[in-house]
Order: sequence, then structure tokens, then C-alpha cells
Amino acid sequence: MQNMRILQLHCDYIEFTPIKKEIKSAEEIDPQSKHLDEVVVAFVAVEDGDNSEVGKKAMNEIAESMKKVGCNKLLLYPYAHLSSKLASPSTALAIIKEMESRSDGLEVHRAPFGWTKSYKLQVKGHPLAENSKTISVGEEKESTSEALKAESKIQSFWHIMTPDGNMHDIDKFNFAKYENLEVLAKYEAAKKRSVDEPPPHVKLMKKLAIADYEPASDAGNMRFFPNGRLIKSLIERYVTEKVVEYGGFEVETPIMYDSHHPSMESYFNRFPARQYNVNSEGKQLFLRFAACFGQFLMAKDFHMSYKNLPLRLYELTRYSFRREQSGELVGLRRLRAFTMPDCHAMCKDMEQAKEEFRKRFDLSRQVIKGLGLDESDFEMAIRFTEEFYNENKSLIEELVKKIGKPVLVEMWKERFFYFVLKWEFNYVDNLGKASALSTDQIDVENGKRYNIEFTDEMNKPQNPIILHNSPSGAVERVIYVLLEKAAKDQREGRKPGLPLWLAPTQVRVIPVKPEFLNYSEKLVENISQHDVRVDLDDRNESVGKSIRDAETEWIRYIIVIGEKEVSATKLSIRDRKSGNVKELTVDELINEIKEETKDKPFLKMNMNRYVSKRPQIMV
RNA sequence: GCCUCGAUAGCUCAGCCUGGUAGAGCGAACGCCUCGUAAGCGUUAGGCCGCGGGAUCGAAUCCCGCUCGAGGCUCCA
Repeated sequence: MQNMRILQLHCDYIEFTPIKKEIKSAEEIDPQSKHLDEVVVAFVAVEDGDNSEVGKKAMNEIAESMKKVGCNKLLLYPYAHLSSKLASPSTALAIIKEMESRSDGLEVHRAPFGWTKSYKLQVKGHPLAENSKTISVGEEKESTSEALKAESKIQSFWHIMTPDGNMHDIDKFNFAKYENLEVLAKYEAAKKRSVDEPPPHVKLMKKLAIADYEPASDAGNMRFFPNGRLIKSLIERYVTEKVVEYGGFEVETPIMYDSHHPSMESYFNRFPARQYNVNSEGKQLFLRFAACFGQFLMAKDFHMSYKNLPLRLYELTRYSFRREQSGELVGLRRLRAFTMPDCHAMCKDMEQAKEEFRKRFDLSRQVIKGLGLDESDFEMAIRFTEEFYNENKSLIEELVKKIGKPVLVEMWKERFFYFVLKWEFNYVDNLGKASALSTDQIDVENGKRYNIEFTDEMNKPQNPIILHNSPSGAVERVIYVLLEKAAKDQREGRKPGLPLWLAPTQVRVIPVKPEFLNYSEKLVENISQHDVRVDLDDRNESVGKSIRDAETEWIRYIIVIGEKEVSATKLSIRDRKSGNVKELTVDELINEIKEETKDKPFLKMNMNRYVSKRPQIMV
């Protein structure tokens, strides 16, 4: 983004004298001193990329503020030092001259361009006397949706609900056995936090060559190395398989939408997210911040009967974009571009919606469990309107009972969002930060807004109730949770690791000497035939060194091949989980791995099988 | 967006306070060693000390500005 920079000073007087030409292309002038009284001095730096549009805007803003201070005399003073990415002198001079000519009823003077000048000025003491501006065109001031502005006005009531269905005051609830829930409750309700160190997963994501920041992109847009891409792919496949099993139909929709499309405009103002804007051929497009629009627009064009419902549409959005505030982005926890599995179910009425809602609750619990988290790893929050609660107490109590521990409740006096009920599973990390994983909502508004219709039993058109579910939450956030969990293990003296089905390398073979390479290669080939990710440390390093490297990569099984193994059927296998070396045949090892990774997707190794052929990504 | 802190070799960092030849470990290349469950040894290459200004005989070091990053705040439908 280019920005003209202006420092504006309201002065009693200024006096300047051109001394010598600073650049070859300096203006030819008579180096006379000049004195002006009661003047606004605007030091101007024209940046690379600025154009006359910017100049025009700058003059408007200067004139505006001069009106406020009641001054009519302006001195444009070319001042390169305000910027480090200056426009070329000829462009800058042209733009400044243009500004000079656009007098707008002001008395405009200009200091010579390209000269070293000495100057003396006296700035007035009032508050508006000094100000600086950065002028740019193209991007208007931050455009935020109405929803974002209105959000702070919602009135919420916070409680804890125990599995017996009773509501408790947060202040009076005994959190002794529910430390993480307390963190969540304080986090959400009291907004109290105390953290001053980086979350441990940031180091781990780099060390394990999973992901890293990409400075050439925008903040919050990560790059994923082969290991990270593999882990993401596996999680994506797993979640997609589970949703398809449940009855979801996978679709794909565009990642950008026209902000002025009629059905978009109103939704836009109901969804409090900051978005990326893209201007193209006069259209104002924005990047999707959820899969909702795509699926709703699609469903609108379906011809549906009540017999077709519930209809479940599913999309794995790579990516959804939310332009979160820069200070809010952290490692893989909160990103501006993220992969979100998003499943909507159109339901014919509230009865069907509630039934479907239960199914998806179970689906989400199953998915979270499959990803390697158990119920003690997350805290549930459930949110609803007072009216919905009064009419559907049993549904809400049923969900809480299933979780089997107290949950955080937020109740709204009136419906503000498009949904009447929402729950989410929150992970509380090492630093006491809570972030949402799975979630589901009952939406009573968008069926109508998007004009999605089905024909009911009476042959009347109706708008469906729509459920919004992400069974896992953002894929990147799942990785964040797995790494934070591993960091916790490490901190508490256990060996950190990833679930075996997600490990980039599951088995590493280390020959004691190069003479065993041949045998090792055959072994690797054999194991790999059975869909196990196995690699070979063919570097000519000491065994100790190779083992150490494998350990720091969190590789679960290490097989050392030497004299003994070449002539025996059993292998010496170091199992990271127990830390012991055990003797197994190849088949026994493969069976053990198959057993632990059953029902999980498999992908082939995403790096060269030979360790010596790999670039070093992170130390 | 606001506040605080930071930016030195591919990576992690020291040096900065008190200005005077740019440092270490890891990694890489090359050689030696041929090794049994967490680091074998040596040599070499590798730097606009983020960018722009300033004061100074002299700046990685002091001052100002900028950019980018991290954390906190706000925010998280």
C-alpha cells in the first residue's frame, strides 16, 4: 500500500532559504529566502505508487483541517524524510505541482523541490497545530459490518449448568474440581487473563517443520511444510469421512463474493467478522469468512420437498478468511486464513432440527475423540436465548448430561444473532487461553433471508431451519491443540508426541554401518508396502546421533539394523511411547501399527524416503 | 486499532549498558572415523548487524523515524 505522508504544522511564521541542489533533477529556481506569516506548513513526502488521485485527496484533507484552525495560507514543503519508499523525483514533483494548482480557495505557496533548504519556523501552541496524515486511495477506511458495531450491545447472563440440569451462579459455583471450566468462565464472562509468554505450540510447529509464518503474505496466513501439509490432509480426510458417514454431501463453492449482491448485503450485516476486500473490474468482492453463503446460495436453487429434508451440505473450506485484528493472531490458534469443515443441515421444522442437532452433537464428540482429544481436554459452552431455553429445557439438559460435567451457559435476553441455540467445545491451553473447536447452531433466520424454500405437506412453500456445524473446528486449530497437548505432556515429564496416524514418519530404520544399507532398504520397502510411513536414515552418522535426531522428530518406532538383525527374524525396535527396546518381527510391528491406526485415513510419506536427500527445514 | 518488547550467519542466540577489525553453537560443504539405542573428530564457506536519517574522527552499539514480527489490550460470530 502506498501512502502520501504529510506532516502539517500551524505556524506563526516560517522562513526558508534554498541552499544547494540535493538531486540532479532539482527545480531551476532563484535561491531566494521566503518568509510567510500565519501559515499552515505541510511537509509532504510522495511515495512510490501515489498518483494525482492521492494528491487530490490530500489537498481535500488539508483544506478540511485548515478550515478548523481558521487559516487560509498554505505552504507545500517537499520533505523526503517522511518516507523510506519515495516516488521518483519527477513523479513527486508533478504531483506536488498538481496539488499546488488545486488551490480550492486557499492561498497556496510551495517550497522548491530537490533543494537542501535551511528553515526556521514557529509552531503555534494549540492542540490542532500539529498533525500528521497518511493519504491513500483504493482502500477506504475500515468497513465494518453493522453486526460488528452492534455486538457490544448484547446483554448476556452467565451461569454454570451441572449435568443434573441445575443452573448455578458463576460467582457461587465451586470450581475446585473444574479448573479449566473456571478458566473458560472467567475468560468469557469476566474477561480476565494473565499471560505474558508465547504459547509453546509456536516453537513446536517450527521445530517439527509443520508450519511457519510467511512474511511475504499477510499476517495470519501460514505456510505449511510437507509435514504440516500431510497432517492437515489426514485431518481433513478424517473429518470429511465422518461427515459423509453421517449423511453429508460434499460440495465446493467460490471463495469470493460480490458485497453488493442482494442476498449478500443483508447477511453481511448479520455476521460480525472483518473481511478481506478485493476489487476487480469495478466489483467489490470479499473473501468468504465461512461456507454459509456458498451453501445457502446453492440450496436456494435446489427444488426441495419436505421429503428431502433434512438435507446436509458439507464443505471443507480451504480457506475461510477473517481479517482478525493484527494483535490477535497467534501461531496456529488464530489465523486470518484457515481451513474449516462446515456442515449445514436444512430442516423442515424445529422438531426435526432438534433431532438433527442431537445427531450432530454425537458426531462432533466422536470426531473430537478420533482426533486424539478426550472429554477432559475440552470444556463446553452452551448459549441460547431465554425464550428458547424456556421452551426447550429438556434438549439443553440432555446435551449437558451427555457431557457429564458442568458447562458454561450464556443466556441472551433477546435474540441478537441469527441463531437461538449454540454450543461449542473449547480447548483451554497451557497459558489458560480458551479457543473453540466443534460448534453447532440452530439458525432461524437465514432460510428466509436466502429465500431457501421447500414444499411442505400442505403444498405450501416454507423456509427451512438451518443448522451450522463444524464437527472439529478449524483444521489448523486442531493442530494447535495437539501441539499444546504435547507441550503439556513435555512439561509434566511425559514424552510429547502426535497420534500415530498423524505422524509424518511412523517408523525410521537406522543402519549401524553403511554395509547394512542394502538390507535396510529392502526392509523399508517391505514395511512401506503395508501402508506404513517409514523412512531410512542413510546418512553416515553415528548410531547415537541418528537416534537422537529421530527422537527429536518424535518418531514413534526406531529400528536399528546391524549384524544381529541381518541374520535373525526379530528386529530391535525402540518404542518411543515406552522408551524401551523390544524385539518384534516385521509382521508383528506392522500389526501393532495397523491396530493403533485402524479407522483412520492413511497417506503415503510426503518426503523423500532417504533422510540424506531431504533439505533441512527447521533445526 | 492501542500499549510494550524485539529485529545480528540458513537456524538459535551472544556482543549493545561503557562506540574503535563481526562472535558461538547447531546446520551446510569437504575430509577423517565405521560406530549397537539421545550429540565421534577436524577443516572450510557463510554477514548491507531490518530500512532510512542524525549527532560523532569513528556506530551492530547512542538519538529520531519507518517497516516487519512477537506478546498484552480490545476482539473471537
